[in-house]
Amino acid sequence: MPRDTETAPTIYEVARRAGVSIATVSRALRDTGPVAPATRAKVLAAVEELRFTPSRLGVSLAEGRNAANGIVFPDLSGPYYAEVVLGYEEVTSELGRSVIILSTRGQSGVRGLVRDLARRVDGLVLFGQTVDDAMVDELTATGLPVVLLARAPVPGADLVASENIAAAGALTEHLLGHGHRRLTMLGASAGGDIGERWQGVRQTLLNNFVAVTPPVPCDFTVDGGLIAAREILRRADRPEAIICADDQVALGTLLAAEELGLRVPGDLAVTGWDDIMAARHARPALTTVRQPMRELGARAARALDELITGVRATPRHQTLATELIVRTTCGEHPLEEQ
Amino acid sequence: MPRDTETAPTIYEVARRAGVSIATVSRALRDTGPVAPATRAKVLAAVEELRFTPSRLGVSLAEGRNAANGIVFPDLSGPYYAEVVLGYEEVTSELGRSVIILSTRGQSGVRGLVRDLARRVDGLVLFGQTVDDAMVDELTATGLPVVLLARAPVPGADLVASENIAAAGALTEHLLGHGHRRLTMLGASAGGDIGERWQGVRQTLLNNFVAVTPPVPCDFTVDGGLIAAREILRRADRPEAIICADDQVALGTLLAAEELGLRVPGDLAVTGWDDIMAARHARPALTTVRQPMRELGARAARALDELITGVRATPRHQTLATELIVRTTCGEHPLEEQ
DNA sequence: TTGTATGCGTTATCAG
DNA sequence: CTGATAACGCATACAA
Repeated sequence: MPRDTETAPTIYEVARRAGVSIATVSRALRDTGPVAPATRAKVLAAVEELRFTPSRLGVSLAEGRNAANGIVFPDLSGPYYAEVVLGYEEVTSELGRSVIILSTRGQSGVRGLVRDLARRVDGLVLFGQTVDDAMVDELTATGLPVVLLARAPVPGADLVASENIAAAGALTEHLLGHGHRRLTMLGASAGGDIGERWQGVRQTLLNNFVAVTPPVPCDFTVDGGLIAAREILRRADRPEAIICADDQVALGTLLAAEELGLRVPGDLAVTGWDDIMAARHARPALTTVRQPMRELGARAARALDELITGVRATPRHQTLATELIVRTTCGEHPLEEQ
Repeated sequence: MPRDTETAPTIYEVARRAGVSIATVSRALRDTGPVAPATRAKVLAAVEELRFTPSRLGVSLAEGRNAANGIVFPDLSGPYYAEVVLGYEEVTSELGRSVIILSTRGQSGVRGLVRDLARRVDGLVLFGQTVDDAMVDELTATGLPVVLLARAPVPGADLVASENIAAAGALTEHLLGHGHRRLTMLGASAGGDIGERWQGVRQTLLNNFVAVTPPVPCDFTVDGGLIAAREILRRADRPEAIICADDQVALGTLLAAEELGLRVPGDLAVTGWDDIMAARHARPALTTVRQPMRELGARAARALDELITGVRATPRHQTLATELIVRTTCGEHPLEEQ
């Protein structure tokens, strides 16, 4: 006896079993037209017995849409990206669409991977520096709705980002207020978020007639921060404050200071960016700038949906507010001890 | 003049433009049969001019597969889940398949969502307590390859999990070695990972003739740990050591101890589980058990691929080793100061 | 209220 | 080496 071929039942089998046509089955299942109560009952019974579920492929092919959105990000590691993806998934899922993720951790064949992804979704979120402008153009030229997330803008695509320049300015002012004068930024990047943060820092230093030294590059990881900070802090003219490009770099810097016997904030002030979980639990707790990470993902999801459904046709830029979280790595706060 | 209908070119248009049949186009593109060099050149030229990319829907329909795998997890928040998903995405992507994620944060319609997901993938990873056994049975009964991740086993499905019982025993022994006798576990759950951890703790206490008190339940978050620990630590007979179900709970416990002026590890020992980033950076640094989170995801991905490709047909269980990470919240280590 | 027939975009088989 | 053509599974005008 031949084994059950394990093939999922099709709408045809349901129709035959219920003694109706496939059109009626479809109507009964989707409430998309009149169906006599008795007929509907027969159909539902057949569906039940056969454990029928419509083939996604068939549905998509007929509907002309994938009912899925994509998101491509540089690397899921690190709490920052994960949180954003979470916010994105939550909203997209609510809107009745699946989410397909693609992580391009410095791979080579990114273009191909993104092209593939583009063909299985109705819209795409491009997060950070994952694909270059030319590729973005190629995608938008297709007519595919695209929203950029925390990335340099490209004409024809939506953009969701969080505010960097003003926040970096506020952060710098705060450090200056503590009396620090030799400030160094750790972590450098020409464009994007990091570039904007530097811009804010730099302008504020200039405005206050404080010496500006170029930001020092490093990997945006704990180890990257540790290694670079070790180097910087060993110098005779080590800075009084290190403004780190993100929290992970700041955590590494804290480790380096500890290694070298430097007290924070006594001997050295340190600040981060993002407010990841570890920032709160580090001791001293990290002064940082909180980004609304989930909200970033959620906004991107909603913006994309607007583009897909056609509620809106013209690209829009959104900037989300950030918040300075003053903890203890930036200096003593005698009055308002928290 | 009517707007360009923005419709992606099909294989038919390529064929017409190249002056050949669609079969030839397909063969030329996929190297799936003989094509004269001259013909191939014509086809490729047409493809280039039209910027043709095969429709994923069409390909999948014809191939009879989705070239996508799914993963459903309880909540992307928290570093633990995110890391696992990362490992999963990395391997799955390497294997040439897309990954579709679904987060079931205590939603109601999970069954429907999972059913939907099941129809767009070739295989599914079920992570943690996201779907009940009945649903797992339903899925496997379909013939869909399923691998369970960090979850109670179900006949007919693969299982990838990390070792809990022995590690919990080792952790407990370590605490006993520090002289602690009044131990309490914070965070309770009947089955799954947490249940196994309690099992290991309990057995070790019994073996050492140390009093056993039931684990106290709490939310598996920082706040959950904070609130529950506050309660426990205010009691007259507060424990000497709190074994937390995971790192987030432990971080909350650390916060509670700080609030109450308790020194760790002087007045209280605390341990976590997972070794998330914040565990290393907390001060005192958290003694914990490291789970190979990325590896968990990677293994699940590979196991699923075996099932899908048919390399292996019978279910298999894999248990990954964990590692006790001794830092400073468990007690003084006079000799080997790290 | 129901059924028929067509289209959706490929792949692959089988003749030429 | 190339071309017709049959699936694949569904939704939906249109007819009845």
